Amino acid sequence: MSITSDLIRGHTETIIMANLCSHDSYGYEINKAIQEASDGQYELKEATLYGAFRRLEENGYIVSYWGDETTGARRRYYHSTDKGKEFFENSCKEWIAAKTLIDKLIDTGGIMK
Amino acid sequence: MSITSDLIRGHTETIIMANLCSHDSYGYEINKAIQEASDGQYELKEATLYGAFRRLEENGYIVSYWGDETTGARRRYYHSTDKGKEFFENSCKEWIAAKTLIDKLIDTGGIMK
DNA sequence: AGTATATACATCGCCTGTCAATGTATATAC
DNA sequence: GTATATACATTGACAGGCGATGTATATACT
Repeated sequence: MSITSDLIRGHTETIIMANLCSHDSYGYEINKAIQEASDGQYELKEATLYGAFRRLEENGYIVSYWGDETTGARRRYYHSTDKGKEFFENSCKEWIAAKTLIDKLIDTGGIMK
Repeated sequence: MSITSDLIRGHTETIIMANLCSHDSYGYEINKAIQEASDGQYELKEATLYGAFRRLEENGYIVSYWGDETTGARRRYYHSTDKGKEFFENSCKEWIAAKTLIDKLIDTGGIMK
């Protein structure tokens, strides 16, 4: 973990939804996917991860069900609802807008290029 | 204000420092500059702004002095120290890294292009 | 004279997301 | 029998952002 989590704050839910919009998954797997995709630069803390799941479910963006593993630890799978897909697409648009804006605001002084 | 401030959270200090690295300024002016640069999409709340100034000063990134206005409201000017300039340059690098990472993590599912 | 608006700084208390610490349980490898 | 990996979950503390509120000066309008 080398990326400051303060800078990812606010995108946690979007990152999780990006995973769930492509296929049902569960906490541990999503976190592994994030670690791999970031080449070990970033991972979600468990408290953050499960807290985000709770919020997403409360908002109707995801639904959960227990996997039917006959061996190993049990898994709680999450599935994105249509509302969740909409939320994700909207979050992506917001990210693009925020990214553009931050780039502009940071460049104000013309110091960085 | 149409941009969710949750997405800017964590960049407040960087945005302020971008202004102060190019020239000394004061709270009200910086906020106006942000509003203009963002075409009215974003502005800092005063409590956020002055809270950030306090932290930046506590960390030695900026120093402050009262302006010598003979008319109108008094202004507290802020000046970036060398440590502050370093902090800003480092923050810019972190932003670039975070931006790249978020783009990658959000693209995981290959849903957005 | 009174009111509204713009400029300008500042603080208090609340809310929310993150995290360290801790706990539970199953399975495999040494 | 002990360490490691898989897997889920909660609790309490902390930090940043924000609504509300307060102070003060100057200008414009009525």
